Amino acid sequence: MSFGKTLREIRRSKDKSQRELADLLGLDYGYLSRLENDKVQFNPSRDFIMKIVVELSCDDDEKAKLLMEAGRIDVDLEKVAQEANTRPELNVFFKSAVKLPVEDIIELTEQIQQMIKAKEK
Amino acid sequence: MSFGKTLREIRRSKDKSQRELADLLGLDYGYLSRLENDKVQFNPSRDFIMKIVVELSCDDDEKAKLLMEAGRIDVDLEKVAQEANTRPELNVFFKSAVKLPVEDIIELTEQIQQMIKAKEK
DNA sequence: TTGATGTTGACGTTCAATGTCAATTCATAA
DNA sequence: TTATGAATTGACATTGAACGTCAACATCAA
Repeated sequence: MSFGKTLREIRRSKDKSQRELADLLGLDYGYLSRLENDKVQFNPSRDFIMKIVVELSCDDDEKAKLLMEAGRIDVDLEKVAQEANTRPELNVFFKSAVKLPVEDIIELTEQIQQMIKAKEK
Repeated sequence: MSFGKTLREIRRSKDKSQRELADLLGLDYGYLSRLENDKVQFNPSRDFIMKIVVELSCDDDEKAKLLMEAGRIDVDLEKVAQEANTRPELNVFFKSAVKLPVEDIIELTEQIQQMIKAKEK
């Protein structure tokens, strides 16, 4: 896949023409066409993608795909990463965690939720 | 603190003048002065900071401080964040984990190390 | 009082990202 | 077969963040 193909797929699934989407975004449809055909040298920014996400009412999965294909990071995740920047232990923690498979992560998440709950008292 | 003050502190601790550092970086010292006095509208990029880190032989702590003050993210952490972009379970996991205090994170990290070790067999 | 260091005004440049317009082509339904 | 809506493409232009320069001036310690 690519950003362009992903965008096109999503746009079509919402039954919108390039012109319609361009109108919603307030820009020329020529640019959209280029994006969809990956004729633009650099992938759009996070902000640009978020505008699309809003205008097309994308769900979390579609949003994630677009961000991923463009190599951009969600604002929330960027904040998390920035926090890890200042907390060495978090830094190490994250780097280890990425290596684990889905099941393990889910298990650990539950564990964390409980830890948090326990503290609330 | 601010990026400028942090940079100045680190530079001075390495006994370098602005001119010396500017030479190492291959740029004009005027720019460095501006940076140190936070007279530059936008904080330097990660790449720029990494050049400083190299030229001043900064340790991990100094590097983290500079990146943090500039609101930039370490390359490794960015990769981790990007991976989380594509793995919803990781996304949730990270967002939960940030809430935990140091001790808990350290404990969990040990747990993860063991999980990884166990799989190596 | 000179030499090293730092500050500042006033610019200039680069590059990623965003955007435009008009000519053309493509798809398809009347 | 042709009109119409949709998409593609060449050939630009614009914006904004980041990076950078030069020279004049200021500060200060030896």
